[in-house]
Amino acid sequence: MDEDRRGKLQRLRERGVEPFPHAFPGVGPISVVHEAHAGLEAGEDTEAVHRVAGRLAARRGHGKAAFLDVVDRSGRIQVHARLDVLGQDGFEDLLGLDLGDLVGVDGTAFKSRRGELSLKATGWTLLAKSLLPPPEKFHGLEDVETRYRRRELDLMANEESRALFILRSKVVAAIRRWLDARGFLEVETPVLQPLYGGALARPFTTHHNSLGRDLYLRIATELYLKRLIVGGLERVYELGKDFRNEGLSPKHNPEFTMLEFYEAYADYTDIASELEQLVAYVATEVGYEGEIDFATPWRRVTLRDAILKETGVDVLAARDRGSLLAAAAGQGIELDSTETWPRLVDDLLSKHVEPKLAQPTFILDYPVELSPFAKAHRSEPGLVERFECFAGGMEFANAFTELNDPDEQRARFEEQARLSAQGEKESQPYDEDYVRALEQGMPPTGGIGVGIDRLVMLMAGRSSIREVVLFPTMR
RNA sequence: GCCCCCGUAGCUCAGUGGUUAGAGCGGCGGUCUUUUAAACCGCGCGGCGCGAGUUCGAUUCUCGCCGGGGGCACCA
Repeated sequence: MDEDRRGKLQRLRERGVEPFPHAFPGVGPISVVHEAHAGLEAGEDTEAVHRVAGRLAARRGHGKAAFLDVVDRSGRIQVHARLDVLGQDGFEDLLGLDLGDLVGVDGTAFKSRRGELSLKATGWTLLAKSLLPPPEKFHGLEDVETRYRRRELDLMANEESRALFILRSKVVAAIRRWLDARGFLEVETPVLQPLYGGALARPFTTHHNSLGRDLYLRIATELYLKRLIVGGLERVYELGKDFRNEGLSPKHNPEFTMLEFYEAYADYTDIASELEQLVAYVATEVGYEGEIDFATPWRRVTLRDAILKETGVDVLAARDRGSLLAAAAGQGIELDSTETWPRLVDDLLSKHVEPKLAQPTFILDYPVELSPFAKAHRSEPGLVERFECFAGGMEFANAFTELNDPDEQRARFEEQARLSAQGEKESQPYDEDYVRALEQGMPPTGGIGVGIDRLVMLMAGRSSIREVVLFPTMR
């Protein structure tokens, strides 16, 4: 079969036809052709000339005429080819194309008897020969492995996939518009870091040859961004990849896209209202019509109340491992008795609360042990001013009033070092550069991290992160 | 890392311990100047993921490996 296509390629060249021309100027999107003739009656002709280009997706021959479907990013259009218009050579060569070939077509718009908007081809050009057969035209490409590993085939075969990644692009563009309009500066901080930090996760390690030194791929942008707040940039954001050395799951890809933004003189309540406005704006901009109600304001509930409601356990009335294990057992909940108190609280949250949070919900006020960079709560001892935001049974954002007291930050790092000594793998390494920056004086600041892949999952109604990442990490 | 499931034509799939493994789409040839999963006629384009074993005989049974999916663990 490849030989058929290569044979055609060779014959084209022998006849002086360039199978891979350099350009095709003047192409318009297929969607524009549809929009321009939306009101046309079946059987009606026009003089309107259009030039489109795309992949040949289907062909229906009728002897001295034929219908060809051409697909571009914006849609699909039918081309009507006629022997009497194109001439013997032009007509036969057009029918000799293979499905998957890239073609440019000039033609006039008309609506067929069956009411399909079409272009009556007056001329055409081969724009690139395809040497491999495309996926099947009716069922499309369904094999999951091929769809992920060879995304180009998925994109050409499955319109939903194309639409999804166009949606993703719109989500990201809308986020930038929203932040830019509010005076946030987009910045770029190091991906390769001598010390990782800003999240509780294990990093990937790499090596710089001429420096002779190991470096880490960042697990978060947090600490560098706050140094920019110290520097007086006041409102900054970074939208980019973080890398965490952890397993794959429907909600986790080892490299993922994170938005973090920081705002001087704001606290976590300001950030919460900004997040709900941002996401509501994005939902509107991309035309979201799913089951999640992004209309503001979103539900707000404290971590204590959320866990209490779902499990009957009051984590603030059981502030050590023993009493929390006992309280959970009293409610018939089995917990891992080897875990630390903050881990147990996290367990209760992620197993018993998170799955139930279908509609957007802020969970507020976390134990300090879980949050080494969040500022102590102004009225609740032992807690910090932090929220995580959930929707679709999944966390997609994490924010706090930033800790800006350098001495307390130093103490938090020391506590993390203590946990690390106890075998906690995801603790924070001590970052002296960061503490020193805080000593320079950081204004009161609110900050947040938003998982963009997860936000796209919500907007697209997908349950797997691999569906919304173009080239997901494969086993 | 663990558990379960899957791996047949370019694509979507069916199938059997036994003579030359099937269908649709795609491809090739033919009829057909408004069809649309076009239709109709003709042609199968594959040693059934890889390796070993059981068996007279394996695509089909067993084991291992590779690849994938789902779940768990990990993780936010």
